Amino acid sequence: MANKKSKATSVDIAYHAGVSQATVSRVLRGSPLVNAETRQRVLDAVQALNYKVDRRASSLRTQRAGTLALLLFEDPTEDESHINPFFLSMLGSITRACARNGHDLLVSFQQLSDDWHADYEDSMKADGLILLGYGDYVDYRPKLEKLVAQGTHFVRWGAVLAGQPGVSIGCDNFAGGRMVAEHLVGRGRRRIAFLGYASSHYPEFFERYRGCDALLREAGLSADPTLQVDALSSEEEGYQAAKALLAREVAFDAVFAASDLIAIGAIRALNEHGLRVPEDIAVVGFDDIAMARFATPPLTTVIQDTGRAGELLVETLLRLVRDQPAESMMLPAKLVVRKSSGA
Amino acid sequence: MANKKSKATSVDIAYHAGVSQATVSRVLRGSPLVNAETRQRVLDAVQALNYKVDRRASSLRTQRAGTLALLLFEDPTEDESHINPFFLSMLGSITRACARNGHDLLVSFQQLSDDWHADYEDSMKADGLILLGYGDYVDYRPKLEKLVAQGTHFVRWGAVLAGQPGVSIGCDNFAGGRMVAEHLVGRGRRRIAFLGYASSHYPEFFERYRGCDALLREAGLSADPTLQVDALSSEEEGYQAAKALLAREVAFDAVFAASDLIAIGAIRALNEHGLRVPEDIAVVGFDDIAMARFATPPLTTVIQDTGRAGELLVETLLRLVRDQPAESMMLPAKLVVRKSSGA
DNA sequence: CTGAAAGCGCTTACAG
DNA sequence: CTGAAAGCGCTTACAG
Repeated sequence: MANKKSKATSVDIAYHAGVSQATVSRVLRGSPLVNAETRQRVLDAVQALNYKVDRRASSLRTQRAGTLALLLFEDPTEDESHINPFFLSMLGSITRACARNGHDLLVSFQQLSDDWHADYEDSMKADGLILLGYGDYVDYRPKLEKLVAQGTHFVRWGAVLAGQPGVSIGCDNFAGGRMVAEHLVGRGRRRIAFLGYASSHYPEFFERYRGCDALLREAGLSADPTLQVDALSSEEEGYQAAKALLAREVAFDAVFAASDLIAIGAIRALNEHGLRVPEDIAVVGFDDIAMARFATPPLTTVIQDTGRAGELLVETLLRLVRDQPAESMMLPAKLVVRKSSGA
Repeated sequence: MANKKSKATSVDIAYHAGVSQATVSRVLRGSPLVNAETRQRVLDAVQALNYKVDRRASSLRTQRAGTLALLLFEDPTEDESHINPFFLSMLGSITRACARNGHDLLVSFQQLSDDWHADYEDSMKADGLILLGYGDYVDYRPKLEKLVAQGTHFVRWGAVLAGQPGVSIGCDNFAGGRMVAEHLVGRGRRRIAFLGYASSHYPEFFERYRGCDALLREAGLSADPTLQVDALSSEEEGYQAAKALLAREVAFDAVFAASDLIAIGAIRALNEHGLRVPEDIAVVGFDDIAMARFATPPLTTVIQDTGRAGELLVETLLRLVRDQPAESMMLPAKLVVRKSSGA
């Protein structure tokens, strides 16, 4: 019985199979330079001794770790204990994509203030980095530039814009925002408030805003700047933003929240204010987190295909690691209509 | 500028600092056998060359990976794309606890049917395993026994019962269930339905059921077996279970759902049936997932302290890895009262 | 306090 | 097709 104290090595297998240790290694790496019969003997021994290749040793030799690292970073201001559910859903799909590609995934939560840029790959624990998180892009960008300068392999999830350092995968936020506005306008809404940051500090939110704005202009409805309130992606900030909006006493008949969490907080504030959703105010979110369909009323929102996103992040990073060409990509956005925007 | 092609090694540092490579290693390991001035010279060189110890090499030498693996396993029957939010919250706290203890975390999602028992530690990628997941314990138990037989270091999150293989950390499910019943009885409810498996196949749910049952007996209210309906932890199963309960046409004035997800599904079924929560039926869940407070009405539930749980899982596993004594532990449960159980 | 040397378990030219 | 040998980058007795 295999036991911690006596783990089998390739030498044990070699002895057992009556071949050299080098041959064992060849078999296990799938080298074609091995006679079929010899191969079988080795494989039998591997079976019998429940042998597994020591990944540290092989990685030390090949200089390839077979491991990717996922850095989930959070704004230090946010509540430590609550991770954005959208990212957790991405985490699931990234993990699966790694497994499918025969790689392991190291996970780490980082504060945006940490020196995360220079750790995992430098200590040879990972071949490349996947960066996931909202945060102030203006603060964040120099770190990306440092990664590029260091030659670190990485992909990030986020807005896909011209002139960004490195390779990015993201949702078509502009199209998503546009769809939301189109939907609301189609339902007769005319004064659409936007809850979420709308500046280059938060490019994903900004693109959603710009998409919405573009459609409103096309429809001849000028966007009113008093209808935009800053908010990060949390229920609490959504609640506060909606309160702030109500305090301005400007008329509006719809809310486009930059994320589902913001939308859920906004609905709470609206209800407290005696406004009904969707009768008085239509509300639309973004992300389609698990909670969205269980909100009251169920939330109309924009789906970001996290399954495909995880796959694309992993595959793109692996191309980078292998020095193959890779480029930024945008995934299509898709509107899901639920009650919160219904007439 | 440090560049992928010319990563500094301890030999480079040695040359730079004018010492032997062995001394560099001593400094970096914090050995006391180094002269203060020599140490400083080495540290300066480390700084200058942005050197990081290669974890693979050091791990190969010391036979300690500095890495833990988290295996999140799911019932193959469950929807692949949705991970239980409760586990995601645990994931966050486990990651942080690992970081605090200077370890990395490898994450993997496993189907309960996979041969997960013999992988991570065998290929020396991790020093130990954290097992997280619901699943049929009767199927699951032989795998745990195999892990024990192999001498694998592991801790699992789950029910803490006598005679289990290995070390377990879990919430005091019995006390939690008891609290729920006490709360409901205190609010005048007499016929409490339980939605969730109540058998040794799902020991966590079973303990919750037994705690509830115990209090009902103490209160002189015999538990009615027609008020229990099987369900796994998902919104859909909760919905179906509540429908099945309603179809039985037995009277009940409260629902104790074995998890928040089940509770949320049950509320949907109750509402469809024209029953108001909490006026007609009080509903209580378990877990306090992020969604619970945003449900309509906000859900009374039992908090499991995931922060402390993650810490305890990691610390206990690390004790095991170091061959220090470690034992199973139960975390206290805590009731949070929200509207769903209010009169 | 410091250095020379062995060795962790692999992979892969090199030679046959 | 196979083996002997070097070497990946560390850590740690051993000797001084």
